[in-house]
Amino acid sequence: MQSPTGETSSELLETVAAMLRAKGERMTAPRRAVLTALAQTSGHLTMEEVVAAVDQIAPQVHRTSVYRTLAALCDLGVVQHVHLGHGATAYHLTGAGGPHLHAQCRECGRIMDLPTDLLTEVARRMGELHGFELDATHVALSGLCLDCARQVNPHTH
Amino acid sequence: MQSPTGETSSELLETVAAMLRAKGERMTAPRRAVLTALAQTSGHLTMEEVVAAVDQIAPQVHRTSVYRTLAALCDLGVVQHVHLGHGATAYHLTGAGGPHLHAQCRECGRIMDLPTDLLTEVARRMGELHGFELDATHVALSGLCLDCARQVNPHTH
DNA sequence: CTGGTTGCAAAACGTTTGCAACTCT
DNA sequence: AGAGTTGCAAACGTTTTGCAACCAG
Repeated sequence: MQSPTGETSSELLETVAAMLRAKGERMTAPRRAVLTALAQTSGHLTMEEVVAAVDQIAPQVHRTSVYRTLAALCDLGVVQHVHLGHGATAYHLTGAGGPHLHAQCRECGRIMDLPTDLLTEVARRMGELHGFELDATHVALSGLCLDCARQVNPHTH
Repeated sequence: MQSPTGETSSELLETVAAMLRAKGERMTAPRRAVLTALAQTSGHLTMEEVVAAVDQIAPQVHRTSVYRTLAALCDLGVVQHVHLGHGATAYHLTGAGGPHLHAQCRECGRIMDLPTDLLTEVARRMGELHGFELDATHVALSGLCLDCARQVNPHTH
């Protein structure tokens, strides 16, 4: 798996360790486990999925530490969260797969990645008209994926 | 389905009462209070704000009933919810201000309404390229409003 | 050694549910 | 009268916190 700077998983651990030390913080087993869990997938993990993945890697790591670790890594800027509908949040390594937008199907919950340029024109217009600086990656767009749209409204598809 | 757009508050209550009865359901004091609370503002109320507003109107109405009432009114289609970042949800009357998009400032939390046509082109492209049926009104876009952008990054504004 | 970090238990938080009493139709 | 609705209390699931033990630097 690639990190923002194109690193292998162990290079990622080393990079983040250095970033932590630079702030007087430490690289620990739980933090390694969370980073490894996130590096294992190119996608987006919910809290529950991170906990499950961490449990595979280092079963002794407590749920609480996953919460605290994700918060710490978000502060560091190494991890980002994306808000999905209905209160759910997904986490992913910053730069995993490059910057991209997210769209989630409100029926099946599936998340699809989209190129950022899909909203650059909209962002420009919002800046121009309303002075609003759009951060399009921070929230997942909502809608129906092809499969679910077929089921909800079979004849129109 | 009827839209309450353009009605006075008491016409709204009557319209919704009729819709409820048509489904074998009932217009009650808690439901009137929630509808009145939502009709009092042209904007979007979080759960907590609805509870507070209802408390002004009918103090004896229990928190639980506000939850159940909002769910019932959403089912009816009279009320819609919008997902904001960080797990928050806002509610508004379906017809209030006509259909519109939402954008929320991640610093001050302020919500601005935007015309739906801002995303129609994006919606068309997503449908064409990915078969994704975008529901742009269901989630608030995230970013920084002009005032907060100035504070975060004063020299660039 | 020393302070950041952990595991645990308990608290906090927002939401949902079971149920008897109540009320709209 | 009867089904839908309510208020309350208790249950729920998730996240946060206080604290003593621990371990990375």
